[in-house]
Amino acid sequence: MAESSRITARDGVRADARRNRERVLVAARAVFAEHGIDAPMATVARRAGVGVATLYRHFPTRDALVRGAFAQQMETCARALTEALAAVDPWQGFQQLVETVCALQREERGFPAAFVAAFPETASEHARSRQRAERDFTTLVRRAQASGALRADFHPSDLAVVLLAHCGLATALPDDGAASRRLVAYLLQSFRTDPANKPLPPPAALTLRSLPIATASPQGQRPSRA
Amino acid sequence: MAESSRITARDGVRADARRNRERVLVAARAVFAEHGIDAPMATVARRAGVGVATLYRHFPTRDALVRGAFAQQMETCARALTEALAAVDPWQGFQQLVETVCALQREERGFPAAFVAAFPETASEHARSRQRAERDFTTLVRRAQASGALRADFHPSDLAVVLLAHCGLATALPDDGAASRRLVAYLLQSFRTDPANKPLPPPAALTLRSLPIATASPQGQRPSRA
DNA sequence: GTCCAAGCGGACGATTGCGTCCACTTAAGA
DNA sequence: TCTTAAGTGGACGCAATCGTCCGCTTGGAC
Repeated sequence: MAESSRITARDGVRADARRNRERVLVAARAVFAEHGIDAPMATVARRAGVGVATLYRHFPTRDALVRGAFAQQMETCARALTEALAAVDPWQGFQQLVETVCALQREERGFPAAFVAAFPETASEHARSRQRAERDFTTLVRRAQASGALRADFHPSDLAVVLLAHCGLATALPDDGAASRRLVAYLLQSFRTDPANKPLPPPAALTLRSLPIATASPQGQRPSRA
Repeated sequence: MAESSRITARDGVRADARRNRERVLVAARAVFAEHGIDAPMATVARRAGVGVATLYRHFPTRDALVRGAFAQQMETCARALTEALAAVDPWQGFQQLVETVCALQREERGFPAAFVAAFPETASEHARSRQRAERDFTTLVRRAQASGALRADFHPSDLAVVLLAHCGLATALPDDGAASRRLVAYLLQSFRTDPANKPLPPPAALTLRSLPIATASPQGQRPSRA
């Protein structure tokens, strides 16, 4: 299977192409942070110092670009989940997880929207990793409940509720993060077991997998078009 | 000061104009609900069965239209606050208020965005009513805290946190409202006084007045433009 | 050094939304 | 009925963004 002769360098990609790809990603993060993930593609290209065509060659759709730009953050999320599962105290793990993801959402502007708008369900690779994430999270929840720290009526879908709500907040208020921290603290507090807790309304009938996909328009999260 | 002779009917507005205005408002609510408050003006006009010019005459800017479309909901919010202040049990009032506003946000799609994007600070009339709302709410909070039901470290600005977060959720998930109810229940729970409560991070340094305005772009809530 | 496919950039046509202008219609007072 | 200003509708000019096409440039194998 060795690469046939004449063709290119190391990984079969020309050096300048690889360089440009990286430049585009950096620019995309910056621009998305500044103007939201709906910012014109041309702006990203200009910022990266490349032509539009180059941008489109590397990332044929806005979605691909968004995904590429925030792949690292996504991985951090995945890692946080793994670590949470590995934590000795499952409640600690749970808390860590929520805080980490929310911190990411608040630090990397544009990421919240990207996170929610996320991947079309067709992207099988991502669908798979999402499924796994969901399963892992459910495990974490069950353990934390077994330990007595997480309220028994917490439902895994509540994570989606938290993330969407926090995303809305972070998007609306790209400030120093005080509001975000405040919200997270309130929520974590109400997730703890407490004899005084009154029963909750029924959980939302959604899986982590189902919602961002179905809801979000292909690019960005706001519906439009007549 | 009687209206001078020849001119028009009752309130100085021709009957057909008044009729059209109403039709536009109805259409706007429908379209905004369906496509978000960024929906093309022309779509609203078509839905209302009027020409664009007519729409623009009645509502020169998209903002004016949004404001007009949701004026009723805004008033309901204001009334809820008044009622909350009048309630015997201030905690009950507080709870009612949060639940009413959130219910509005979830029922009238498009309203959350309108609520947050709200008015440019120049609209003095609205600025004034907003100021009053803020003052009243602060009073309510103080009373509820004095009664011992609302945690002492609840800060009036936390209302903004709640509303923005809930707005994000409601916008992302225009479903049956299960998620919304769930979020509200969690939050209200964590607002109650509880000896086990751990200290919160400091409140966000924002007033009810400052945030939606400063943050929101003139139309819609998402920044853009390069 | 030579060669050429991979890579590049920008011009371009298409599409969509905005807001105005202007000629036609109509409500309603006399 | 007649008059006229208020009201109306849609065509139009303008601007922004999209994504493609095509001729030029260049990395890197030989």
